[in-house]
Amino acid sequence: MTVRVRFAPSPTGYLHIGAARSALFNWLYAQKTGGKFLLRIEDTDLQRSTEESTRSIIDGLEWLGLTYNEEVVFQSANADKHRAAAYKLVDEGKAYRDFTPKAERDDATVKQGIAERARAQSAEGTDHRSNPFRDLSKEESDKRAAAGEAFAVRLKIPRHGKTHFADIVYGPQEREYSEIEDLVLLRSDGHPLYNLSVVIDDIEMNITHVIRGQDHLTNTHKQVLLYEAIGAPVPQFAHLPLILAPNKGKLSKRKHGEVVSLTTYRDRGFLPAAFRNFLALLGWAPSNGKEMLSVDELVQEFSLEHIHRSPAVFNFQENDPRHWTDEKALWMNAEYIRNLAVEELLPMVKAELRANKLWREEYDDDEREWLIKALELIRQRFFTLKDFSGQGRAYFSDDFDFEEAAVNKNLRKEPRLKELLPALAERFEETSPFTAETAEATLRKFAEESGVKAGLLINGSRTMLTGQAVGPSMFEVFEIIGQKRSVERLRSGVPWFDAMNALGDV
RNA sequence: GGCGCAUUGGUGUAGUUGGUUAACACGCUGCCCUCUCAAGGCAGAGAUCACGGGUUCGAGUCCCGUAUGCGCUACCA
Repeated sequence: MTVRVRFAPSPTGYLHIGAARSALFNWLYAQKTGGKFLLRIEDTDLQRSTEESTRSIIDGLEWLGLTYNEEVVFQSANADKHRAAAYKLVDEGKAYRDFTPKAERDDATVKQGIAERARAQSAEGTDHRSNPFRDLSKEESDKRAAAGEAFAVRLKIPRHGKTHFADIVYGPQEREYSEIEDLVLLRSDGHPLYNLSVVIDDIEMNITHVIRGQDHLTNTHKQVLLYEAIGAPVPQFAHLPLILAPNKGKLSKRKHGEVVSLTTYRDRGFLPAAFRNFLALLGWAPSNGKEMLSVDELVQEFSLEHIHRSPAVFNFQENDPRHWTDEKALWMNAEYIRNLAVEELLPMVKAELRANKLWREEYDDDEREWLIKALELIRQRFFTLKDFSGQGRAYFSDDFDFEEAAVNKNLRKEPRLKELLPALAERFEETSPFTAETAEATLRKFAEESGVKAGLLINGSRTMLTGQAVGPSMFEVFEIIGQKRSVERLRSGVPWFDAMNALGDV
């Protein structure tokens, strides 16, 4: 039997990185086993589901390269089937109509309400399955329904016994029936509820393996009971450890903001391959211990058995722009930027430069060779794609900013540079050919003649040419920026004025 | 409240049948390289394997208990 897995998010917000990890694991398993990976949007909660959210999920999967093999299934479209299944269970006596009027619940205090109700019940010694309508005769039930009385449909959980299933990750699981309430399948307004919908859809889609977050582990027993009531084969389950915030609490949008959204990583310059690699290592590790893994290696090494059970902490520091997300994720992205074949990096850099109006059509033909050399040079110390348009701006445009600290450190500290650098420009103008080697020779000779250290001119030049205090080997930079632009920038007075003004020192 | 799951350095993980000084990666510190910053190389700090019992010649690995965290317990998903 071929493996069929699904990713089934509810479109009630952007794509959460925990959900993205679930999608990844499902996808990896499908690739590994030669099975199918399907996408089902669980939009039964019409109040909270949005089209924008569905868009974000689809975009996110596409960005990560997790292509699904069949048409997207929208759960809301199957509501009739869900209802039919519930009514069938009523007919068969496996479910019953509950005519108890619906109790209004306040979303904000449900958890508390649940605990209170449980406490009260245990104090009174009442079984939470003691529903007065559970054993209503069929005739009576039919009569009241026919009379138009509203009812919810609940699954009848047997009085004695327990459910079992073997979770691939968490091992054998069992739960006493007495721990499970007769769950509502259909609301009194006829709206099918989560547990019913998932099971019916999974049956319909012939899902063989349900791979999802650990938060569903306990509820799985209810679903197993439903499969059994319906008489459908129970799929295999593999629950994934949760991803927690640094304080070991739940990772949520409300508390942690955009750091938990997958699209944030796309928008802040992550390479899909890097983020995918990082995500794969949350709750799973290949047996050989290797961490930098291509998609092919990921697929080859992946196994549900190696997923572990303890939750993973996603480490980031709020309010610290330098550590806005997990440092290892950042490091991994830098590794990819450094080591990817330039041809693969190029399209992503192109998009980034384009978005910042730094792209020139010549980069696609005449200047392609130059561009590749420039990228090779600057990518060595970049962390995200954003750096190509940020720190790297001076390589692509004459309109770049000077960092005040750099100007202070490399220019302003030594007033003679104001004359020395334009003089160096004179020498560069006469240097032919103009390469890293000849630029170095020229600069060193000039330094000697002027009686200053080469480092002074080098660092000064770096700031004049790039606006920064740090960067690649300066002679390489001269060659990449080119003779004409190097000379112009060395002669420019812009940074001097800016720094003076900024310091109020005029 | 009940039930369930988890617990190896700051973080991610290895340690799958109990057996030398608990391994790797990120991060951190120092040194080398050097025109700066990275990268790279070298060295180093950091874990009495949550705690307490037990089984055993021997336990991170098995058993029991405790604590903590998380999840579920809804006519939410």
